[in-house]
Amino acid sequence: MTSDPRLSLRLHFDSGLTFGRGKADLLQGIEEEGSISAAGRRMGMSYRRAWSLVEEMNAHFTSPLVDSSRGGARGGGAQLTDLGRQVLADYRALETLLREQGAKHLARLRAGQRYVST
Amino acid sequence: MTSDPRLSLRLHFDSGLTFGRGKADLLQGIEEEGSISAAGRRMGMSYRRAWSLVEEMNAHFTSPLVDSSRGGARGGGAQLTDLGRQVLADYRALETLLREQGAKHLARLRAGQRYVST
DNA sequence: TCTGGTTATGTCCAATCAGACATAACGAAT
DNA sequence: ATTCGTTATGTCTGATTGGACATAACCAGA
Repeated sequence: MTSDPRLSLRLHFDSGLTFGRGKADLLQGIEEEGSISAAGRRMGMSYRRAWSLVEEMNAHFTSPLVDSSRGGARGGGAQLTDLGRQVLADYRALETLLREQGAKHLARLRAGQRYVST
Repeated sequence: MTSDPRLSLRLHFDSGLTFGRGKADLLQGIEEEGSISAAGRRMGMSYRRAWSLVEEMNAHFTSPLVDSSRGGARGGGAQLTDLGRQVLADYRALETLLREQGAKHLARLRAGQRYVST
């Protein structure tokens, strides 16, 4: 994946939408796999959950991020809409911004941390 | 508060610590009020919860972020340690970085969102 | 017409989390 | 000794969340 596994950025919008690594990776998986279920499998996520997240994202925008169709030879599939690609790109850009420009602060934040048993 | 109420940044560290606006505001409240309970009250948070968050933060660092004492004329109190102040400052810096440098991306992300009934 | 992989949904249970309450310990000042 | 505001914990319950299953609908192609 493109982002630092040691850090995860989650954005809470006042629309009620929470958008973090999980949804971003899911969108990216859909884009690359062409299907919600394949993207879910790749992430070790049940189809039920993947679909729920897609539904949630679609519901929070005035137009869907994911465009899906069912039936047909290959069962159906899903693709990102232009908006979906833009949302993904913007999130990735923020991730990169944080990781690169915020490196010093992140390093300091991590410096004194330890793994906790409980 | 210093940060955009419309956006909240939450960091997931692989230490297991999750650090977002809530804990940052709590630390800031403790610094300004000199007490965990006063900080909690100010945020409309029960003392139980505020104390739990402090305990969690302290446990995730090799040295505490909050230094507390009990008893005495004023009942006791709490202050941030140097590490506590540094953690708060670093988080605020990341917030600012995100808000300022990421303004364009954030604006785009918000642009198409709508409030959702359920 | 049958198949197969996918989308689309419902339901249920366990686990985790948040809030409410309750209580004890503490110690400087009076 | 009593008081008072705070720190420090325990417990309980309701709400939210996540995971596991189960099932129906869909439709190009064989």
